[in-house]
Amino acid sequence: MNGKNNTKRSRRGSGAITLRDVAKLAGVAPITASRAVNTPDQVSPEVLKKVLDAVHRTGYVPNRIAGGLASSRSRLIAAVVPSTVMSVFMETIESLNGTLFDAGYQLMLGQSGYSVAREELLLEAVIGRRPDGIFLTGILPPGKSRTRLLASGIPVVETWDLTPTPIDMLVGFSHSDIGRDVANFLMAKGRRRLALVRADDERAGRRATAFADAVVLGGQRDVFVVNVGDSRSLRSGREAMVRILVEVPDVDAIFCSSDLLALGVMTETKAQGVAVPERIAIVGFGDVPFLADMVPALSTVRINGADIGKQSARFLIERAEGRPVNPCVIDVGFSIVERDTT
Amino acid sequence: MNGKNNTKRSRRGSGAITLRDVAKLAGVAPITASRAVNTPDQVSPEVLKKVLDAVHRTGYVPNRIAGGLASSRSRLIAAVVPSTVMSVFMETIESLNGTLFDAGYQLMLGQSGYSVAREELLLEAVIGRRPDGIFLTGILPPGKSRTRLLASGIPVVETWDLTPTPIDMLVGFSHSDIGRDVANFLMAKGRRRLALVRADDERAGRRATAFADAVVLGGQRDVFVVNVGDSRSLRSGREAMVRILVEVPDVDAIFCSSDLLALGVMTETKAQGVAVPERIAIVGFGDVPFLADMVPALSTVRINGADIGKQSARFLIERAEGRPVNPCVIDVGFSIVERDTT
DNA sequence: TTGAAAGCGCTAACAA
DNA sequence: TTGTTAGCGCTTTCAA
Repeated sequence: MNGKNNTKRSRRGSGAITLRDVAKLAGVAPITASRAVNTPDQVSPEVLKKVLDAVHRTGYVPNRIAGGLASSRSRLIAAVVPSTVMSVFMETIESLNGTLFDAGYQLMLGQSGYSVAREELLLEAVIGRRPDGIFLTGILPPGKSRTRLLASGIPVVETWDLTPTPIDMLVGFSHSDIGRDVANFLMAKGRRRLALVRADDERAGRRATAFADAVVLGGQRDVFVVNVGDSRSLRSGREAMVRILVEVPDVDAIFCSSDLLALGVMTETKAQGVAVPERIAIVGFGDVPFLADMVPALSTVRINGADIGKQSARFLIERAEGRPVNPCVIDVGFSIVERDTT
Repeated sequence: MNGKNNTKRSRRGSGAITLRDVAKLAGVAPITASRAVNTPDQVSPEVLKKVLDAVHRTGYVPNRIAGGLASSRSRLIAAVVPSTVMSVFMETIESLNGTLFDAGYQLMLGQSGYSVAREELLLEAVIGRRPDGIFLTGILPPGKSRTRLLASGIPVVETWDLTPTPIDMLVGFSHSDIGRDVANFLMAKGRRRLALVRADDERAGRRATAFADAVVLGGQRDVFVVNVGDSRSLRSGREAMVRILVEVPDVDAIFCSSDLLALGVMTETKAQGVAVPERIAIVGFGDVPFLADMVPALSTVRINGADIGKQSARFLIERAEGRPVNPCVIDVGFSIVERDTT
């Protein structure tokens, strides 16, 4: 008589419409309602109509959390990026997310902030969500996180790099090939005194090493290197250029570890009246969309980031649906885009 | 004798270590293990030690999906942005994500792609995941999505704009105030023939209208407007500037709806040898980080995007923890940053 | 084609 | 402080 229920205990739940409500309204069993919603062709036309009707009348939205728990398939993919602001990786994330969404998956985004400690915490949190797959920017070095990830059994795709020992799947390109090719490209253009401006991350380091090696191999003097640390800003590029101009006045080519740094280098050359490309050639990395339309247009290394996202999504989806992926390594390559600055 | 189990039915589950396994190993009840993991001070030191030990030995990672289902709290926040590549919103997303993560929440990211149809699909998918809160860039106009969102009862924060009729919470600023203030700012500098370059979105439209109104009110001639449509690229800015220079040769100030467009406008002035700011003043919108260090440095409208993210996170977390939020509207304002181009 | 029963892995409610 | 019981909302398994 109190308007409540007659059971002893009560849990509140979320209070939202559930499949049971829909089923009751349609006069069928919950499981039948479930089939009508998820696999309509397993159900008779009349029942289908009744259920869909009830769905509309109630405004029912399936609870994917519950569904995920029951089926051990969360339809959630986690992606880890170092940063999201002005980052080369966002083109990849955008196409990854788009492809996943069209296949019925959602993306969880985590920022590792270029810090190992944070990345560890993040991966722990990510694994706790039991995603159907994990997208990593870069290669995860041996360590606690790698072990945990391996133990979790969750499909993983590492990206934007190559390694003979991936955790699982891999979509990337060779950073040392880039360093070497850019050095040779510059030397073929007659450049003899090369410098390099780089951020303090491991991949940029590998490009730098290969660049330096190729230059020595090409019979030129040692590469002058400026490491700008964690600051990837245009300002760092300017500051680096100030140093270079002072310490290596005869420099005639500069390879930067990002387009933004290259833009900074260019800005400083302009400010100091140094002719580009006549006196100094500049090459960036990443091919930020708007560079092509600037004056002078920056020569750079182009990575097809959208393709990395799409291929990764494809890999992850295949695995989530239980299909094998073979081969599970893709080298998407890169290209040197020659524009005004070389 | 067959090494399997002796029950009739069997579900496989995910095969991972569960709280039951940990509890069994520690010799306590599952709920006690749960308390040891989640609320350690509700448990005696000895039990705590035993359980934590078992956790380490097994490598147990709690299944937050199951936990979320049981407690009706997913600890998931969904964010919807139009785009992620070169977008002004990413600073907001980054700080939102960071703040949420530190409080134990994860971020789900969805791209609406400036399309209503896609946004509707996206919101449906988002609601199905039962997030504890939803972050929206912009105001959701009346329609199916708004109704559904309202009906879902999920806390929502709309951002980057102001409205008298928010769905729920609101963290933003006034776009018409910006348009008006920039116009007055330019006129106060003696500019008399104003033009405007804008992308085809509703917020830019409101800035444009207020800008034009203020110019007329200031006794100047009508504003010449170039709408670049959906193309927010630097190239569009250049093309717009070509048109302006032809059609309004006496133009002396231009307000752009994004920094990237402004950069395009600047590029074209440079290409054509037009003096900035002597002959033409340029104002952008968004304050992309690297603009300050370019030459000439672009004057622009600065929005504290990181603050929007932080405040939104705070709102969402408060609501998720069941606390009331009052007031639930914040105007974060904006500022006109004067640099070399005005 | 439809349904009953049993759980996915966890936590809220209640009791001791 | 610890445990028992009963679910959260859905899907799998098995049977009809």
